[in-house]
Amino acid sequence: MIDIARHAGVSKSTVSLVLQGSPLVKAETREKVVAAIEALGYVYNRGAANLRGQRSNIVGMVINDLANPFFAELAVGIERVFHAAGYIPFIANTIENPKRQGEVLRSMSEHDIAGLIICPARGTRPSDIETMAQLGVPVVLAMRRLAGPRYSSVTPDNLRGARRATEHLLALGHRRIAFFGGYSDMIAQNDRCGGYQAALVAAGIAVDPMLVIEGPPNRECGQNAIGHVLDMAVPPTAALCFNDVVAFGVLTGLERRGLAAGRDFALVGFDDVAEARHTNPPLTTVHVDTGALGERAAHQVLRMIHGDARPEEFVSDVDLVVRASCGAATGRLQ
Amino acid sequence: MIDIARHAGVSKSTVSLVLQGSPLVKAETREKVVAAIEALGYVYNRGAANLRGQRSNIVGMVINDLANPFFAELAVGIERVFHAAGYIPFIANTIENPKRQGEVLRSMSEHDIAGLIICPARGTRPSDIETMAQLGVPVVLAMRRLAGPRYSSVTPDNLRGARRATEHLLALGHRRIAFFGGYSDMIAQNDRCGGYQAALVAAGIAVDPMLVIEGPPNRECGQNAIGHVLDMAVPPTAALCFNDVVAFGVLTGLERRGLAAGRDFALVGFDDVAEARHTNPPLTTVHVDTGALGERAAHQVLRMIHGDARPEEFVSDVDLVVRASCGAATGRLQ
DNA sequence: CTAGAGAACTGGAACGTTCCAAAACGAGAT
DNA sequence: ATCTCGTTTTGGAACGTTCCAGTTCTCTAG
Repeated sequence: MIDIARHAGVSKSTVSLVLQGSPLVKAETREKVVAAIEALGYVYNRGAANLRGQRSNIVGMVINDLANPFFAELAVGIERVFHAAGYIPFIANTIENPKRQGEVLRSMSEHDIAGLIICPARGTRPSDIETMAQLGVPVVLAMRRLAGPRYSSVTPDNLRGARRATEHLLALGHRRIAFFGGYSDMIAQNDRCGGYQAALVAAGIAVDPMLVIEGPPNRECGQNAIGHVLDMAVPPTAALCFNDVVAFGVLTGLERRGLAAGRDFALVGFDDVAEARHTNPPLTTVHVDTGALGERAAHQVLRMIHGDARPEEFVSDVDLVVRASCGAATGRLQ
Repeated sequence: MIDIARHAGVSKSTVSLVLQGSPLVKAETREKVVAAIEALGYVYNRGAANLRGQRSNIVGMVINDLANPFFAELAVGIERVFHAAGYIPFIANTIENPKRQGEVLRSMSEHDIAGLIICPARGTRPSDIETMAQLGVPVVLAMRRLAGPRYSSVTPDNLRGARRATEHLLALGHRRIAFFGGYSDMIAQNDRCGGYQAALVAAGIAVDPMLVIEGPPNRECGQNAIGHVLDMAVPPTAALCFNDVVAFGVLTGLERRGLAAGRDFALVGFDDVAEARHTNPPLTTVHVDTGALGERAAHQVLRMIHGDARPEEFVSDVDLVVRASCGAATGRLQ
């Protein structure tokens, strides 16, 4: 910067002013400086600026499973608005590992991030997040709320979505309906499973705990769950899955046994990732406007960065989209 | 840091030594310092350290389409090895927009990244990348090579994969085979389309340029392409797609017309994303070990960061995985 | 008891910015 | 000419580290 000051015949302070687009500098001077910048191939050091200015344009994005298309879509939405606002995100994929999550959180705070969006890994203690908040970093929780102090959050309406999906299965005549995936110590699972149970109870059906199969929200879990359940004395005829990826696993498990969803078993997912419409058969699922949810989360941290500290718990509307995996299209079940 | 020095009764230099894990400090002193750090809730400022130390633990990861599960899987692989090596990645999703890409590249260089992995957006000029390299940032190109100076790169064996896939289609008896997706100004498309053409030529079939439908590598393109091609006087009976996502679009397009892949049209994808096995029908595609490719890319930049500047062009092996969309399983086509 | 050699520490400059207080400039009014 | 006031410009301290060149310990050997 001193070099370019010399080259333009001004002081480094003036260069700084130009760089910040200050209106205090005369147009003519500005041009000289810009020319010098151009000529010398100067590149701004934002790290140094952060250090002195005590502010940063880095934000953190910590995702628990980036290989799940749902979270990838969420990340895309988040990145879109951050980029537009001049912020640049760190990314970390915690793969549901609180230890790994702790490491990245520490690393991000060492870099003095201006804000943080986090889908907490399973087993995250509120204190892990609290540490960040205490440092003055605006935090918004995505997809998974946390017990304890009020944080900003964005979530789909898990309870309502699961309830509608279950009602649909009930309307198709199913009485023994299972719930696959997620763990009861995850709030999202509580909400989705809660919606499922509420619908059962409202229909006068007792909840059978044997039919709630917990597991990680991935393909493998779905595949195991369907196998397990089909070996029961009185197997269920339908299942709601914690998310689409679990449902994809169920599809594989069914196929391995020569069975097909929609014909031999009614299957419903949750999230409506882009691939859900192409599965075999196409997956009935609860539609979530994932990209918009991500954008909303980013806007929340932006708002908080700009000084509005009020937490906001945003719950987005959801819709059941009926395709073939539930058997409704073919009408062949019951 | 001065605070903690005071609290531990040492100088800030000693604190710095402790923080860096230097062996020069006596165990006893170290303990006092660590205790002070603990007590005061101090958090290290890596930005300041970078400034003084002229090195950084931030790397850049610029992806052209993060919503494509293929690139998400790639990103996961990259992030995995960077995290393990103590680096933390910026992420940017360029959505094939060179202007956006230019912006993020500039932003990343302002943050003095230690290395860069980039899947260049379509229309990237070599000079855009050269700017980074000139700044001394180790660059590795992922999935898409670039004309001009030798950069490190990781790519699947596009030519061979496409050739094998096309040969498979030929073996099933198809003579009019289309190629969907990608643009001829993308090297990856050249390679894949080149493999396709090579197979045709080897089989004594003239390449019909009408059957090569260019377009963005996304679902929409596939949907449009199949519609377009089915309206021809003599439509093709099979197609190889630039990637799986394009093939997913074709699946939708086929479905819209009441047709099914594997029965009415032979379809092959490229990449073998996780969802390909669950599509309706399951997609025959060229398997790429995506996560490993990402890891390889990250290892390359790590190697270059550590001073080994030799560029390495890594081409990973691929495999055709035959499922139902090509009609091989049912044998119903021809 | 002291010289010498390590081992363990330390002060201050430097990294590239921003910010503040103050200085220099320019133009109109006296 | 001089004063005043608004517009531009500027020097230097500060941000939180690292690194270098010493300095001060501590111990061993003579």
